Amino acid sequence: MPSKQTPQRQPLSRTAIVSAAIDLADLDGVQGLSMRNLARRLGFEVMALYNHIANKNELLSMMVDTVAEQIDEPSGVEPLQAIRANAMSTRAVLIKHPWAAELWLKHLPGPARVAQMEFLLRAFDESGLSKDLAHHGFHAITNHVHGYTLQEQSMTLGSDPEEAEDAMHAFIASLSPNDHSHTIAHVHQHLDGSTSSSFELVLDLILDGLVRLDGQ
Amino acid sequence: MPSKQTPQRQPLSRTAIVSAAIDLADLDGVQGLSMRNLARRLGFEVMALYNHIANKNELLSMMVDTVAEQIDEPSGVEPLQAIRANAMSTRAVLIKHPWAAELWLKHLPGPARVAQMEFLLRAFDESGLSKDLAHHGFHAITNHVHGYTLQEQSMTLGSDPEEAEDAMHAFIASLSPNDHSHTIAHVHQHLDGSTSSSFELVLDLILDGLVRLDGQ
DNA sequence: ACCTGAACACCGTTCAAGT
DNA sequence: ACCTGAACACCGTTCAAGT
Repeated sequence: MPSKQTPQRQPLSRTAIVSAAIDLADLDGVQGLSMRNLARRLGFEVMALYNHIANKNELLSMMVDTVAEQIDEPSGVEPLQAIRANAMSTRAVLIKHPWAAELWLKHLPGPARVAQMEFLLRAFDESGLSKDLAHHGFHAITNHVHGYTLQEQSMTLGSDPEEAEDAMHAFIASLSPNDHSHTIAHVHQHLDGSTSSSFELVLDLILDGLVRLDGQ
Repeated sequence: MPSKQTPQRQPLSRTAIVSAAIDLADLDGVQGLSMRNLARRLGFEVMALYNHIANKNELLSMMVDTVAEQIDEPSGVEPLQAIRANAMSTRAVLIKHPWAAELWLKHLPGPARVAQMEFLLRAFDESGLSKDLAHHGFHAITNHVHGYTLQEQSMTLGSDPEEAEDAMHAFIASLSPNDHSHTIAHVHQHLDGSTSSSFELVLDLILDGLVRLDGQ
């Protein structure tokens, strides 16, 4: 009888490889993803992968772009509402795949990301903002979405929320109360959960600021 | 006569190691920095390093914190001006050491970064903004500084400005003009240099937005 | 106390060989 | 056309040995 060592052995293909890589990164983080690792999970030897993809870099690019396909492009709403909803959806996708925000930065956009860029830039174009403000607004919004999510994730890097809370307690315990009272108070605000969602507040602050600047 | 193979052989120390590592990262990027690499440059064998630092992770943390020591903490100005100047100085340091922004995210703050946090949080505290807005403002500003710089650097990853420009031309050449007219126009705005410095504009937009929200 | 050298357990990838 | 196996040139780090 054939051995049942390999959990699955679908025929190899670009999409099968990318999809398995995404699963693996969701489980172990992107640093737990090696070519040998991935091949084993698929039931093949390492070098079999190279018949379908050029190298690991290409694989990582495809992973981000595949994940970007999930981003909503809401239609039938005001441009500023479309921008806001698209930003929220991008953020949701980046949270769902915590490895994606970092790779998004390091890799050139593929088709799905280009489509998302085009959607967002069109919404800005139709928003009535001046050309210059639309340009800056695009960067302000994308920077906020990606920067905020990245910063947030870096604090809980590869750990459950419970571990993250312990890390915060350990961090403030290491500070001298005299010299660092504001920092300690700030971290306590996080632990108390007293601060509402900063992300949406700043998102709206930027959107409102753009509209106001344009009115001047 | 003793061979002069090793360019320098100062006695090894934590500071000497960190300083050499920073030089090496400035030259080749952080991915061109290996322990073997670094040891060779210092004129020692790899394992000599481990008498002074625990592991590579600790080294990277020390590198970021050393660089953070260069950030200005202006005194004798209005809190909002201090915040603005500190943000500009942080950005300047991150541009001077292009590898630092990424490591800043991935490593816990050391003494210098804690001092910078404390400075910024104190300025927000003294700014007259409400406690809640001060908290959100701190995140909005730091996210903008780091997110914007990171995004900017990712486009020119390890290449001179000239290569970066070629890459942008290649990128728009790969797009179908019909489906991606807004994206193409956006990239052209970058190439024309017609867009003024987005960084300061959005920085002020956020600061002004915070003040206005507080006034309501 | 500090440095060295061999070794271990990993990487991504090339290349020749199989079917 | 696709898969395999051995090999290469790297990693970070452990551990025993030297001074």
